[in-house]
Amino acid sequence: MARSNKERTEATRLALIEAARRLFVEKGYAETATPDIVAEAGVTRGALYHHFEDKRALFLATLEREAQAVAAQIETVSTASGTPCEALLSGAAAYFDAMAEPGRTRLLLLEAPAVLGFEAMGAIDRDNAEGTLKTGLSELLGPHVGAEKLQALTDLLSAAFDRAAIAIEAGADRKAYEAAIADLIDGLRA
Amino acid sequence: MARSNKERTEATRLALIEAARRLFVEKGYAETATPDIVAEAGVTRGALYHHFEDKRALFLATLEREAQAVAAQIETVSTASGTPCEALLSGAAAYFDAMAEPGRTRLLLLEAPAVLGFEAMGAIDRDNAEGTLKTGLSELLGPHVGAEKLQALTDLLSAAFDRAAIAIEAGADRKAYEAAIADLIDGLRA
DNA sequence: ATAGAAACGTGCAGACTGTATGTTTTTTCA
DNA sequence: TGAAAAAACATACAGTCTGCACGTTTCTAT
Repeated sequence: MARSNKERTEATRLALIEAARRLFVEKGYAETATPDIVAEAGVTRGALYHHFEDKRALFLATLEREAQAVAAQIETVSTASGTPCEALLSGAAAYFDAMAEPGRTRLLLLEAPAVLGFEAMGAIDRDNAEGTLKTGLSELLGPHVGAEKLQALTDLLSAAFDRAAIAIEAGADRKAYEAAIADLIDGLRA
Repeated sequence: MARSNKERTEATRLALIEAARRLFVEKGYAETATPDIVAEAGVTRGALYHHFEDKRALFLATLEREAQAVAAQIETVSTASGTPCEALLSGAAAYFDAMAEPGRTRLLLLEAPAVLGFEAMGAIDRDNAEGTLKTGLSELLGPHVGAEKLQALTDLLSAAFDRAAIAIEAGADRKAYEAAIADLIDGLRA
């Protein structure tokens, strides 16, 4: 059928990543075996180990794809208008919308830290949502907050967002968690 | 040497749990093999699988031990005097002290969620620190907050505590994170 | 058209998990 | 006290997985 090498590579990598995502979401990273992944993707283990250094590298690729999807989904809604407080709350809502995609909390918040470690997760956070959260907080707090405290508050609020996404995924009332987030943010603007 | 069965069991279980803790902290759950654990403990795999159903059960036992140690260490300092705000802050400080024990953040906050899942972690949290945090928050906020919002705020602050412990472990300035926590809590008492 | 590179396939070595089965030590009870 | 039963522990094995080495096919460049 004469596909170019670039097309072949792209198709194979995509099939592997999508198959891996399904299985990682369903069974977790540790319980997912590479024979299962390649069967689901319709390729062989040889192809997997040609395109990825090891199973962890395939997981990292699926994670990056997932994180990019979250960032893209958030940016489409992020008009960032209104008061700093409103901007932060609408950003939180956009984050919860994005994290409602099935499997996302498990991949990004449960499996990824254990597989990739704290540092790699911190790097992923910094590349994605943490920047906008930090600037939003900076506008809320004004210019007279130290960089160190701003970083700490950003980190803590980011953790709160993540935990809220987990709770919502687990069936908790989203409104209650959004209200709690609102209370936290509102309290900071003193 | 004539040890009773109870003594034998206790000694073997303890040796396994302590050896497992060392290796889980050093290499993580997935990268730690049962042959390594039993070698470190000075027993055989037969003993391990006699006392624990599988590797996961051994990890769960080490986790419970670790969580109990944290709870015990916190309770020794928890005089819980002063204003609700002060009580919460001293509780946070006690938590950070307890989490300063080497390996604790990795075991409780990195490995455990992936190995045991969100539900099991929520149960462990509820059995340990979440109760005192919830009552402390309840006193801070007064009696006219709904149970659902109180639960959400507790959950979010608990996540913030955890993230702060991780940041401190990674080398961040503890004072900055304690100040950020103080800001969050202080903002809630409006 | 052909050489070389890239993509892909197959088989293998080493390691690990969990279990089944055997052995030793302790406990029970007659 | 002396077996019998139970508990603790040891060993051997089957099944599976990972990563790599080495083939084979497909594409690319000249």
